[in-house]
Amino acid sequence: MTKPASDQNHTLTLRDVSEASGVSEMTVSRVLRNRGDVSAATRAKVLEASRALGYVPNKIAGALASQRVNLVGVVIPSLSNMVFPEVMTGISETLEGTGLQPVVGVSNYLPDKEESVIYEMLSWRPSGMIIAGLEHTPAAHVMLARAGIPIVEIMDIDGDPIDHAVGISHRRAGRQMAEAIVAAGYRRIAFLGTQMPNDFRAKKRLEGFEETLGRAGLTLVDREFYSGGSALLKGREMTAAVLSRTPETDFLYYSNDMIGAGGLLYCLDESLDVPNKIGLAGFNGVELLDGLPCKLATMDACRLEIGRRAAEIISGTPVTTKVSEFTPKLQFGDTIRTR
Amino acid sequence: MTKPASDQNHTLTLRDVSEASGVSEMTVSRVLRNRGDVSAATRAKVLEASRALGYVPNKIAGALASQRVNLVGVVIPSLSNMVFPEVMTGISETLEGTGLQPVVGVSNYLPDKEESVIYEMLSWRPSGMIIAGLEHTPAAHVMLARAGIPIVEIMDIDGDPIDHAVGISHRRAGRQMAEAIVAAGYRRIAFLGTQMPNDFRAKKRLEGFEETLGRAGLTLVDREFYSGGSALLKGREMTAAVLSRTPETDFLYYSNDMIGAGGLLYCLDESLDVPNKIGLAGFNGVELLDGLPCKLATMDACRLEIGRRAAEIISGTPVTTKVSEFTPKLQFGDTIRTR
DNA sequence: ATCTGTTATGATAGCGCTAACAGTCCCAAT
DNA sequence: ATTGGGACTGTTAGCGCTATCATAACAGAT
Repeated sequence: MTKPASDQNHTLTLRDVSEASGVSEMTVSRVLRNRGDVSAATRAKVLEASRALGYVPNKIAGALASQRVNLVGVVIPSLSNMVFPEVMTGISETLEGTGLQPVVGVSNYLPDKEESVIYEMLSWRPSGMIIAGLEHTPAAHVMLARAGIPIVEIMDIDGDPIDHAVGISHRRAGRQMAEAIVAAGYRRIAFLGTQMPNDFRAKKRLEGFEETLGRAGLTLVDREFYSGGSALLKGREMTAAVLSRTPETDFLYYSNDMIGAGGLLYCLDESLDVPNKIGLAGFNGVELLDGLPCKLATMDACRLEIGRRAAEIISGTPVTTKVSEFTPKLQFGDTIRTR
Repeated sequence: MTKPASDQNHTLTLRDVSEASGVSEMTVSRVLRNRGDVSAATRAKVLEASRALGYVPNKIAGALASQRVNLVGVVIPSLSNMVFPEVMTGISETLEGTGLQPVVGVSNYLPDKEESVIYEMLSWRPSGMIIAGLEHTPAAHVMLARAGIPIVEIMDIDGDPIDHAVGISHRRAGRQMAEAIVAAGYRRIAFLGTQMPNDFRAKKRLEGFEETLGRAGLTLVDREFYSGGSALLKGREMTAAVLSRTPETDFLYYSNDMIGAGGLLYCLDESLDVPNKIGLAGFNGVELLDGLPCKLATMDACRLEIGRRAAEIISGTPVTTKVSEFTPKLQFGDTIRTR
């Protein structure tokens, strides 16, 4: 009723196109994939028929027959902070033109969820997998190791990669930030971060941070965690909490830029003397925040580069080392005093 | 000769599990899918063998045989603004437990890219498609209409849906905001937005906005567009530009909250009298910004609800109408004067 | 005229799974 | 004893493609 004569409501197959154009299915297949020799006349005939019918090839059948799937699984913990979209941009950018297509799965920082996402993805037999982090359930680890495809674990390099790792050393990043803070003369340092037992990278940064503090004979004077809600707002609240509980604090180290920005706005509202009486630093280098009245000290996590490199490895660029380390740059901004 | 007992590097199939557990492939398949009657003893045997081998089913073959694919294609223009991740959250949330799995594709606001993403997705024969917007290339339109699966176009309802539409009326949203602004007594209104010829929703909002202005005998006193870069920063710059070019401006209407927030920060820096001498409004209701010193007037785009409803439709919740409209709530915040 | 070699097309046999049906076994009900 | 039916397991035949080999047609080289 909706459609004119020729089309049944059945979904089209190669056979339909082959009948419509008077050649074998094989030839149609060759035309549509641009593979093998087909005369110009035949090619034109087939393309026209295919277009006229509105044929969409069935990749499921194609993949099964050819044992080739042009998909790359990408497993990340979240889409709602600013960091992973940028990694995705790097991946997409690089995959563009290789014929490979990224497919995103989100684990919400839950190892079991990650395992099931990985399982689900592997069951589609992708050509490669890109996964955030080096920590996975044992089952996930085994599946990945057995999959027989390139695996790239991204963001972090502090640990043993299954196949390849591309990222930065978060422990080192934490140490480096601590060194800068201590060198700037701050002594009563507090940490404010997410309450996420499974954010291993934030944890490693804090470890590195405390390690360096320890070597300088310092310990954190306070710490505060949150979960959920608007990061900017939480940053304000946490900062208020820390400063009222531990008024002598002279530096606030945040586990990410969003809460750091919230804290910064709070400090400015309260007319605190930033960065002289109190300093702040975050992590990530989110460009998003560039318009703030005052620039938060942070460390770039090399997200774009990580995405690019991971995609390169998946798409077959030869690599000599299992681990590709990027070096985050510390940006002092306006919230660490320089003396 | 070909394979010793267990470990070649070949990828496992049902046959391997079937041999390892001494039952037919069919029985293994039944166990792994939890379908049909299998004795507890057999089930245990099979599960153990499967686990021991590290078997991951091949969904490609499964899908081809069963003509069922548990995938839902989701096509959105971008991941890097705050709006689509929230829609995704609504979708994932609702799909959870239905056995359906979202697969995301990004079109970058490019119609041709959108078409190719749609084509790519349809070739995997998903159970449904969710697509942002009502505007597509003719080819994409035909493919979707022919696909024989539920199609839900989201975000916008000002137009003709292929199958279902779930969203808000952006034209109406624009009108409503204009009414509020005019009612508050602002008269010299400027628009600041993205330079995106293909952001049809932003365009519709502006149309509705100008329409209402027109009815009140007003026209925009200035307009400014941008593309790329940090939205917050751009908001500042554009606002500075407008206010220096058209100093009599008494209201700034932004096409999104991020640039609006940038503008707001600029006004506060300049100690302008917000909302009395100058008012501001954005669009989207991004929770992200909750921590700002002053609350920007905005309109919630019902992102979460849209995602949920779209997923419900895909997963088979009966619907009576082709179009599900949500009503965005205008939040006055602190940047529109109430008199 | 015969033998290559090249280009264009078709026929056949699966890829790894599941739908649909066909048993088989066992026990309760006749 | 016979029957019927439920519980369980196996057999067969594809799903819609593509790899591979076979075939056909014909150019030029021998």
